[in-house]
Amino acid sequence: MPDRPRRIPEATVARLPLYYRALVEMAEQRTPTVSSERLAEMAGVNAAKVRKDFSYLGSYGTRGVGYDVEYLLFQISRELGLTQDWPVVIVGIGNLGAALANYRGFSARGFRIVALVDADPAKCGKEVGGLVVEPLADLPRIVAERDVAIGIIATPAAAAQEVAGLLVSAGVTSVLNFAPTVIAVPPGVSLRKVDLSIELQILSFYQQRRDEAAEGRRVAFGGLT
Amino acid sequence: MPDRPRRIPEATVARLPLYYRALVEMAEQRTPTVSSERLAEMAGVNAAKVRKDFSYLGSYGTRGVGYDVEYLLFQISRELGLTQDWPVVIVGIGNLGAALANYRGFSARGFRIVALVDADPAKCGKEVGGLVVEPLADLPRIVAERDVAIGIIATPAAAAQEVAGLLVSAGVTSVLNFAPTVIAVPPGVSLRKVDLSIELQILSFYQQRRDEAAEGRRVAFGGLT
DNA sequence: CCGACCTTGTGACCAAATTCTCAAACTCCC
DNA sequence: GGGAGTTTGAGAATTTGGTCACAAGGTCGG
Repeated sequence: MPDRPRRIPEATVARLPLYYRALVEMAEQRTPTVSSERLAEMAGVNAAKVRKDFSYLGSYGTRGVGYDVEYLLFQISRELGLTQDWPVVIVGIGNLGAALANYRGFSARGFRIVALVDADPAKCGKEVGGLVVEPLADLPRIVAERDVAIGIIATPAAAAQEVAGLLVSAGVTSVLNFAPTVIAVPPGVSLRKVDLSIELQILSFYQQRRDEAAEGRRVAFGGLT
Repeated sequence: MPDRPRRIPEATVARLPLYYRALVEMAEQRTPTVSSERLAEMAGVNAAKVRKDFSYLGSYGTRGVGYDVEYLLFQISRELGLTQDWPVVIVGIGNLGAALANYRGFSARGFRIVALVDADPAKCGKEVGGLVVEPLADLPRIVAERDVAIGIIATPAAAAQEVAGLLVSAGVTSVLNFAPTVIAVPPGVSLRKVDLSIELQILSFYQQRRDEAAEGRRVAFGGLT
């Protein structure tokens, strides 16, 4: 048993998947070793950060050489829990839920979508991405029988909190929320959120700042209107 | 002209959309004022953070009373650039791109999808979410004619960097990348990314930690297998 | 108009994350 | 085997973000 109780900073955890992706690519090209600099470039961060991040996992590199791609890939996979596969349920099969159900990137990383659930009886029974949509009432049974640990919420905002509650009482301990609302989960349950329009709003903020700055310069320098 | 060169921390900018959403909700209920505490609850943060965040924007509250919902909403909208509407182009009309094209949450915040673009000739001419898919070759013209400032990339990873380049040379200065790969844009262009499987991987990390901890306890206490 | 009560705004402190820096440790070539 | 060249690992310094605590400034009832 390795010495587990190392504490890995959240910011580092959030970058591990980037390194993972870069390493998978290197492994596919049969590159035996990689430097922190090269890896940094591929992951879009800087080299010092890469090395510091890896130092939290352990000393897996060799000075003067770099990191062994296969070995590091294994260590990161293990750390991220990607050596096993995780049964996932998606609740809310609208446009977004259906797109997620069809998304190939999940299964590639060991996330296996085992059930699609929707409250709308009209949607139940339909097939989406190779699975039949099941009624919300069956959620507890589905989670228990198929050993689901991760739930994805892709419902409208109004239903999200209720669904989160159902997921948690059914036994799900990790929740990914796509609904544009804040939801609460009890301690001991992980929650992450993805909000599409928030990302656009952040872009809008900086975009507007640039536009204003440009406007300011144009006026200041007395350019033509 | 307000005193603009206030520097607003990135972390604060990322939370403004949360406050915005909460305030819209309060405004709909005709609530005239709101305290930092109430707002904190709705946005899922703590009250001190709310007040500190608002203090970067200016002193818009009244001691002993709280914040005027309408006024604060206006200030935040203005700050986020939501008082104007932003023409958006989506490149890559697969499952995800189509879901985004149909997503109602964008238009509700002033993001108007004005074009859908795909490299696949088979997809061009088809209608998705009320728009006809146009060929990638027309991107420069589309961006110029429709004054597009924001581009969304929803292509496969392999095409993302090339599309980013096309968007930027066409004049787009804000890019939201859904493709599971790192892309580079020149300075002066904003880039944000949403990676669906990365979020799951982060959940997987913590999920696995919990499972291991539970396992450790079970073994340590000599529970039944 | 006064005193009890609320709630903001912010300075001071604390924690987390990032960057800098360089000794240590390795390879490779001669 | 020794010296030049690489590259890691990690302590120190810096920057950024978060929390605390409370004075300042407001309301409101009497």
